[in-house]
Formats: sequence, C-alpha cells, structure tokens
Amino acid sequence: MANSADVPAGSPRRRDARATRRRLLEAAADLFAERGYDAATVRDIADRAGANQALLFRYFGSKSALLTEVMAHSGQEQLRTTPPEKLLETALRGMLTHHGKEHHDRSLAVYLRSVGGADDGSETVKALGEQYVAVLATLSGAEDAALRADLAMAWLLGIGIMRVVVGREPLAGADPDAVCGLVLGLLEQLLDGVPEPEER
Amino acid sequence: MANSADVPAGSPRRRDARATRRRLLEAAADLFAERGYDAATVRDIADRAGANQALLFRYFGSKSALLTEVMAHSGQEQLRTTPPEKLLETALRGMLTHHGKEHHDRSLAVYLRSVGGADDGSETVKALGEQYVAVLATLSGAEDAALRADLAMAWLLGIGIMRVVVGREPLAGADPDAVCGLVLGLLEQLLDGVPEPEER
DNA sequence: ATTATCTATAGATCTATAGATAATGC
DNA sequence: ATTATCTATAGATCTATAGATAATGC
Repeated sequence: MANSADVPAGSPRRRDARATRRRLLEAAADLFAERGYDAATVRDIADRAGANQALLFRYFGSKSALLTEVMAHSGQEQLRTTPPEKLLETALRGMLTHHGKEHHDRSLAVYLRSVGGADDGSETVKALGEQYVAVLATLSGAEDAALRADLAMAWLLGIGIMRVVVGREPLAGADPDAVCGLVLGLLEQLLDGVPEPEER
Repeated sequence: MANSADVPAGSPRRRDARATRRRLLEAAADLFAERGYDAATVRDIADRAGANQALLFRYFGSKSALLTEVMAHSGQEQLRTTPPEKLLETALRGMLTHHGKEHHDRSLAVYLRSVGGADDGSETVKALGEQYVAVLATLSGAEDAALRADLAMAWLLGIGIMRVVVGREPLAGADPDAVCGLVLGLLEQLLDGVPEPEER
C-alpha cells in the first residue's frame, strides 16, 4: 500500500527525487480540484503520490507553496494554449472529468475549489482567476462583461462541487457531453448579453 | 464582547435557555450558509450567538445534530410556503443576501454549502436536497428534468460560493437585482428545455 | 559520501465532556 | 434548589520539523 497505483507492481521503485516531486504535484492537482485546498490533507496527497508525507514539505516547503506551484504549473500554460472560444468547454470538461484517464485541463477546477481555503492570499492563485475572467470577458460585448464572466465561472464551480462533493444524482453520474450540451449554449447567451436586450 | 450584537448594550442579558438555544440556531444557520459545515466551527457559532461554546453541545448534542435541526427548522417550511415558480428567485436571493437585514430564505444555501462536509450522511440534510430538486423538476417538461434541476441548483451554489468564499469582484459586490436579471431568465430556459429542441 | 526517504513528535486547532460556578424561582 | 452558564481539559486531527535510516553514485 506504500507503493502507489501507477508503478509496475513488484518493482520497489527507484529513488528519484524529481519523479517523486512530480507525482506529488500531480496528486495535489487532483485532490485540490476534487476536494478543495482545506479538505485535501497533506497525508491524502502524499498517499496518492505513494510518497511519505514529510517529502511534501522537503520539496515544496509548505502546503500553500504546493498550491501555488500547482497553479503556476497547470494553470498559466493551459490558459495560453487554449483559444478563448474553447475555454468554457475545456474548463467545463475539466470540472466533469474524474481524475485518471486523459489529462484534461483541471487548472480552473483547482483554482475554483481552492481559493478561499488558501487564506494566506497567495497572489499566484488570485492572479490566475483574474486571467480567466479577463479572457472570458473578451468573449462578451456587454457592459457588465466582468460580472457575466464571474457568473459563468460560478456555474462551473457549482457543477464541480455538486458532482464531486455533494455527489447528487443524476448530475454526479451524468454524461459530460449531455452536461456540456445543456450548459454551454446558455453560457454563450450569458456572455453575449441576450437576456437584457434593452441598452440605454 | 461576551454579549452579542442584538441585545441592548448594558443589560447583562437574562438567563433564558430557550432564547439562547434559538440564538445558537440562527447563528448556525448564518454561518453554515456562509462558510459551509466544516469551516464554521462551533466556537464561531457560539461567539456569534453570544453564548458559551459548551452550551451548543448541551442543547443540541453534537455539531451535526445542530445542522440537522437547522435544516429541519428553516428548510422544510420555507419549501412548502414558497410557490414553485418563485422558488428559484427566492433561493437565489437567499444566496445573495448577506446575513442580517431581512430574513431571506437561506435554507437552500445552508444545504448547498453544508452537504459533503457533514460526512455522517445525515438523512435530513440529503432529503431536503431531494425535495428541492423534486419541486424544480416539476417546472420542467423535459425528459431529463432532474438533471436540469441539479444544474440549476449547481449555479446557485456556485454563485453563493464565489460571492462569500472566493470573494471575487465584481460578483461579490454586485446588486442582487442585477444578478437575478442575468441568471433567472437563463435558468428558466434551462428548465424549459430550450437548448436541445430535437427530441427523438 | 551523498541524499532520498522514513520515524517520531511538537504545536495548533477542533469537537466534545466533566465538573465547577452563579443566576434564577420557590 | 434548580438549572443556565462557564472553566478546564481530553482526545482526535492536521501542518510542520528534527533527526534517524537506507538506497544510490563515485
């Protein structure tokens, strides 16, 4: 049980600081996205990575520094490589996909589930949220584009929490495509500014 | 500081078990809705109620029993006295209103922010969620009405968390009417089943 | 010899309980 | 005398650190 899932059973795993560090980073990304910063304990993270809990502090210094590095790693680059008009779908699918399988973009999921818990006001974390909103706001021509972008992000956050934390059926077990079909069209409307046609 | 806000300053407050119990119940409803079950500590609740932390256990037995009683008290009756077509707006405003001022219906807020934390699987708590979905689903004629109702609740949850926990501007400081204007129309579309016209 | 990993534990919370103190009603 | 309230503390976590152990590279 000390050895984690993704190593060939039987091989006692060579010592490799870089590889261990990377496994810790990936485990943290998963668990922060699923449970949020507070609920994901350092022992949970270390166990999923198949590493000792003390190594987390050796390699990252503190739990909040680990969060910062997770965000800097997965967040910034994904944000730049995804075209704005695909961002909503990419982020939504990142919210809907359970860990494992293909690696979807879970950076927004990590952000949304972890801000508020990381009370030290990590600037890296908040900055990523700003960037997401900025990109989403460019999709909208409305005056209150920033508010609409916040509301779009709020829906993604709520969907992720309902699925993983609350675990409500039928949402928790729903097909990601079905959810995308229901949600994405309405989010486009929200950003386009359809609901409030009168401008004065 | 031992005396809470809503008692006339100077009067040392008469001992009244029923009144203390009620203040604890109200403080718990506020804090569970704002921070969620886990993050709202019994000391936070007792402090807001102006009571000693030990009284919470004397009057309710445990923290999770307190949650159950909060839900049974505020939830069930509000759900029955609100007409279904007003339920979304009422719940959304409960999410948007900060504690104090008029008493909005915060029962859904308490539910959404607290399930998942209350790991003992309190039946009372889960049952209330079922009831909300059941009512919302009656507003929808679609086949997947339950999924759509879950998604509607997810948006409310996300908005509440973005406002209070994440604290993102401009959403955190936005006018409740403005948010309602943007969100309610789209939620009606979601429940009505507009986005997926093809039925086969 | 170097350094990746593990053991043991300190210190800070948090829920919960036992028993002491003090305000009320007779 | 009864009972509402407070003090003190047990026991369970959780983050973080210090120092011991053991696998690697020369």
